[in-house]
Order: sequence, then C-alpha cells, then structure tokens
Amino acid sequence: MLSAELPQGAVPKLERPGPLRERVYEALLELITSRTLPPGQHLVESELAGQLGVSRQPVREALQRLSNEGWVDLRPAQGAFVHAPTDEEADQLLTVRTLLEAEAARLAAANATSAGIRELEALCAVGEEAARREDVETVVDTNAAFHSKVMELAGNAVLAELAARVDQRVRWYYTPVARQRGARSWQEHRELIAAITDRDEQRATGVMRTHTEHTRASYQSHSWEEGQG
Amino acid sequence: MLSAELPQGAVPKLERPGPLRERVYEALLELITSRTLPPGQHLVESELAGQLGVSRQPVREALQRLSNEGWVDLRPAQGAFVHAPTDEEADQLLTVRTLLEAEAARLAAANATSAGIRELEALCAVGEEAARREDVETVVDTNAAFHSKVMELAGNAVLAELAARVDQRVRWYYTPVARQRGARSWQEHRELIAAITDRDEQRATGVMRTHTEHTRASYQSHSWEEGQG
DNA sequence: CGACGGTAGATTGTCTACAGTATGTGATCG
DNA sequence: CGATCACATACTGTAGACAATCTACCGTCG
Repeated sequence: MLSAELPQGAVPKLERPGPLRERVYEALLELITSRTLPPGQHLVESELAGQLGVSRQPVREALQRLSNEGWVDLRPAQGAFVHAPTDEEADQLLTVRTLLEAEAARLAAANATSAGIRELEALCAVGEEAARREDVETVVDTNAAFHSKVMELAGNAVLAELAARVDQRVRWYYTPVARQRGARSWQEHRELIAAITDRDEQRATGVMRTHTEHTRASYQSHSWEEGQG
Repeated sequence: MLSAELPQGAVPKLERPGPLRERVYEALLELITSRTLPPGQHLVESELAGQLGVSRQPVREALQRLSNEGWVDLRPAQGAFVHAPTDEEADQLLTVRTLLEAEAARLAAANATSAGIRELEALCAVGEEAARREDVETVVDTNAAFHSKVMELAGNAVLAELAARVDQRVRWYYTPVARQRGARSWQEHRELIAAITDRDEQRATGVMRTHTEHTRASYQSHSWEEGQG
C-alpha cells in the first residue's frame, strides 16, 4: 500500500532509453515506410549498425522482427531485403483489412459506451473541418484516429493488434498514391456512428464494409494511374 | 537452362540443417504447446542454450520471435516468460478465429476448383471413418487438414497466415480440454462442402460460422468443467 | 517489530571475434 | 570466342566475453 495516493499519470515515467533493438526497429520501420529504403533494397547489417552507431546484434534482432511482420524478406546466408509486395498480395491485404474493420464496427455497435460514441463524433468533427481546410495531414491522422477509436470501442485486443499490423502494411503499400477522399469519407463515418448508436450490428458491419471498399477503389484507381508511369 | 530436365521433386533437397534459430524456435514452440513448459514459466536463456547445446544468441532470437507471435512475454532486463492467457484473451482469439474461418469459407465458395472440392470430400471421408473408429488423433489431424484445405482454396495467403497463427494459439489454450465433437462436426463439414460446391458465399459463411461457434461452445463447456478443479 | 539501506547473486543487453557460405570475377581450356 | 573452374570477397551465422540492471536477502536503524 502506498503512503500517499498519487494522482493518475502524475509520475513522468522518466524516459527510459529502452532496449536498443526497439529503437533500431522503429528507426528502420520509419525508413521503410517513408520509402527512404525502397522495396528490394538490400539491407546490410554492418552498414546499418555503423550508420545507427550500434553493434550488429541489435540490428539483427530488429531485422528479424521486421521479417516476422512482413516488412523485409530474410534470405538465408544472404541477408535482408525490403519486401516488395506484389499486386496480388496488396489486394489480399485489403481484403483482410476490410474484414477486420467490418468486424470491429460490429463489435463496436455491440459494446460502445455513449462516452465512446461522443469521442467518435468529436473526431469526426475535427476530420470534417480539416477536410474543408484541405489540410491533408490532419485529415489522414484524424482518419487513422477514428478507425483506431472504433477498434478500441470494439474491445477486442487480439483483433486490434492484427488490424493495426494489416493497416500499417496497407498504408505503406499505397502511400505513393497520396489519396484523399475528401468529404464523402466523413459522411460515411457519420453513418457508421449512427449505426453504432442504434446498436445495429448488421448495419454497422455493412457501412464499414462499404466504406473500406470505397477506400479500396480509391486506392486502386490511383494505383492504376501511377502504374502507367 | 539446365542440361537435363529433372523430374519434379527428384532432388532430395539434401536436408539442410537450416538456421539454428529456426530449429530452436520449433523446439521451444513444441515444448510450450505440449505444456512441458507451463504458462508463467521463466525461460532463462543460458539454461535453454545449455540444454539445446547451442549458444545464447540463437535462443535469444527464437525467444523474440515467440514473443512477437504471442507465445511468450518478454519483460525487459528480466527475461522471457511463457505467456499465460486470460479467459478474456482466449475468448477474443476464438472470436477472431471464427471471423477468419468464415471469410475463408466465403472465399473458398467463390474460388474453389472442382478438384479442390474433391479433396475436401476425401478428407471428410477420412475424418468420418476415424470418428467411427474413435481414433482421436486422426480425427484431430484430419480436422486441421480440412480447415487448412478450405483456407488454401480461399486463395488468400495473408488471410491464411493470420488464421494459422490464431488457430495454433487457440488450440494451445484449449488443449487441456481434450475435446471431441464426434460425428456432428463432420456433418457440418459436409454442409460446408455443399455450400462451396453451390458457390453460395452467404451460406458457406454462415455454415462455417455456426460450425466454429459450436466448436467454441464445446471448448468453453469443457473449460468450465476444468475450471472447477 | 517494521521500514530502510546495502550488498550479493543472477540474468539480460551489448559488443567483439571467428567460422561457414553464397556471390562475383578472372583466368584457363576447349 | 564461349564455357567452366578456381579464387577472392563480402556477408551472414554463431560463439564467447564484458558491462549494466534487476531481484532477493540480510543487517541495521528508528
């Protein structure tokens, strides 16, 4: 028992450096998602180690984690290569994403609290406002936050983790197409909130499915345009 | 170009030992799923290294992969502990499993070839026969093969990989309850085959959903009995 | 008698060194 | 001139060693 009850979050947690492999992992993931390291790039352990100022071991461990999560391919006795997704794989990822998001919407309809719904509405307002200002960065961030919130309201941590991984991969593959679906997307978000508020699992699933399929269509049409170059 | 066309599979692939971390990973996974290493067990790198006759490094790498896949918890500067799932987590895993299997059934209905359907029927026959003989091991293996085949026919590698991971975790958590749903389960498999043959995605989804939910109910009722001890 | 501080043991995190293997290049032979 | 073989190179795979950190126990003080 503590002698004094501390206010929640009062302790600054005093920034621990944390394991090196973690920081290396994050650094490499940033380099990959930002396309500084393009798909197919050969990643040499000693080079990365030198550039990051650490030994090879943390780099190895980070690379293996990246391999497990599908960011790099680890060919035996040859090294790590940034994964180059095929169109087929990208399509499969989108299918799975749709599936997971739709289920999250269903569970959110079943479990969401009214406080959670208010948070969704708040995010929606922010997103709509940013869309009006054509503030792309805020739109993208808020969109991610909205979907993340729906996932949180679903209350299924396993589902959330899978979805997070799949989402990040999808975003990576389609980042070259700087998509922007404007106001229509947020209108669909509003419909989703309505379905969740009504506790209508079927409708929530359907709305989310339609929504992510629209996003898919948007992605792929842009992808085709890019593909011509 | 090769001077002589070799018959497919004629080359024995001359058993490569493969990376040590891989073999260590498989060994540890076997020890965990077989409950030789019980949940909560503290895994000490140097001990495992000694017992397996290798250095600490391959053990470390295997442990980190196991951590990424949810088999062990890796507490910083303290070591690895076999993951101890909560009832809530197990339930969430079952939910996700149902979702993934149902989608696989839908895709299989959309994409299965008639050859694939015949393979499903063959597996079904084997399973039914084993069920009659009350050959539990064969029943379990064939059941896994059946679901794996459905997943293969779905033709979505991303989905298949996620499902494989989730399935293995589910089986691990519920292995203490040696379940056995007998003939009823195979009847449901037959219904699934019929739906796939008819290319009826809706029905295939529904049948698989019902099927896995039955399995869930079976699991949980046994789990409750166990829980009394 | 309870709480605090110090010390010892053990374990992880990281670095360096060595061995094994695949790749690319150049010389040699048909 | 083309193909093949041998060599050199570079990188990964593994092992061993050192430093940092956490846990547990014990003695001491209030």
